[in-house]
Amino acid sequence: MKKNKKEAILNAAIKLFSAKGFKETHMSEISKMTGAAEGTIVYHFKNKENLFLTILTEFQENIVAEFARYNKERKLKTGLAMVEDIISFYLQLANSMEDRFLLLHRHEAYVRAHASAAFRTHLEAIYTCFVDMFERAINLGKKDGSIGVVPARKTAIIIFGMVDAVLRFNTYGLYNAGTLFNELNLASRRILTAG
Amino acid sequence: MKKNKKEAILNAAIKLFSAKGFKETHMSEISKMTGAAEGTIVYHFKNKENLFLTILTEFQENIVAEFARYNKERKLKTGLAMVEDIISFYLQLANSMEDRFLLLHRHEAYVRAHASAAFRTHLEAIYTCFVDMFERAINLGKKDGSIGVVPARKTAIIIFGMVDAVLRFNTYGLYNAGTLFNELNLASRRILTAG
DNA sequence: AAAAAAACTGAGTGAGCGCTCAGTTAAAAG
DNA sequence: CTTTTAACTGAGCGCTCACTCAGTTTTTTT
Repeated sequence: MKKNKKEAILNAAIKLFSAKGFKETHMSEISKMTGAAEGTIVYHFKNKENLFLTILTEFQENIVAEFARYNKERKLKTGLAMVEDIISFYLQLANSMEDRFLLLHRHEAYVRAHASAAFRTHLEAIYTCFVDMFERAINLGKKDGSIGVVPARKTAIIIFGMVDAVLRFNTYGLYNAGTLFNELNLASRRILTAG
Repeated sequence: MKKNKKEAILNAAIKLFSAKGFKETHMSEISKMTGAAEGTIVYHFKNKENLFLTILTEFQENIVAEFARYNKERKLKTGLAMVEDIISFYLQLANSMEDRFLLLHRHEAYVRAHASAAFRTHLEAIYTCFVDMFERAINLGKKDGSIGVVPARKTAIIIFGMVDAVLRFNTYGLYNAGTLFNELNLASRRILTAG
């Protein structure tokens, strides 16, 4: 039994990077947490930067997979009902992948994105994925009459931002997301049905 | 002419911390940027951590002052008009204090807040300040009839989150805030007037 | 003008950290 | 069983970086 340290290193790194950030997470900590030697980390991932990129890549793939799975399963009546369902889906996803969403909310990832095209691509793919979901639901709702006259893309961005903001308040410990869930749905319904 | 390096150090540190983050900003950079020796930085601020805290303290005071100034000047007709005006005010403030808002959007500040009570107090004060503004306007609107039946505090948080999200998209280079300004106003109006 | 206080300097220090590398151990192939 | 390949190890190297400190320069006080 000497293999499989690679997986353990990845899991530990996700936890540490999301909790403490890139610079503040040290190879020695990942080593201590997994029982793998520092040399082993380098052996598998070449260097720290590449380890971080590997995690982001994996996260993006996970998100896209979850997104595809969701689209297959759920078939709701109205576009408006879909929007509300996507909000629940997003909050549940954030709950089940808590540390990765923490990573997503870390500003430093975006600073890195400015330097590295690979980072930028992954981050954009993740956000686009969610905004697309909302946009599609809004367009459907406009057809079936459950949603009024709104610019689909822009409204999708607004609603996604609103939901994501509540999530961030929650992770920052400023406001509790649970108590805002109803207001979130109410607000999106009003944005979509007025006019 | 040998004094006044303290102010220069503060200004440079704000720029660097907000652009690159705490760990990634080095004393040597602040030194090079200001022409002050590294020893001078330590002389004035004791250490790097304390320099960061000083900046956050000053930012909080600025925000509270701006808030007070705004409340004195503006006297609008309806609560609903006030909410829209506060959105503009917030976006303008973020524009004129760009680097400090960047700092506010940095996750690491919240990580630090978990360890240090001083950090936490400042961050909460800043957010509370904005949410309070919205809440007050909503309560006024409910009285004058321009705003419908909504829970004031929770709706204030939702709207503030929505506006802040657009701002963050903008600083991350994901979406342009300017093109979303109209949708932001439209969305808030709908949230507040339906029902 | 002298003395005291405050502001400032920068070479030096020591701790920390990412990564190397020569070597060991385990698994797979022949 | 032997050889080859892959996984793993950890002492050590080189470098970075926050902070020190003994001394200098400027400002303020008397």
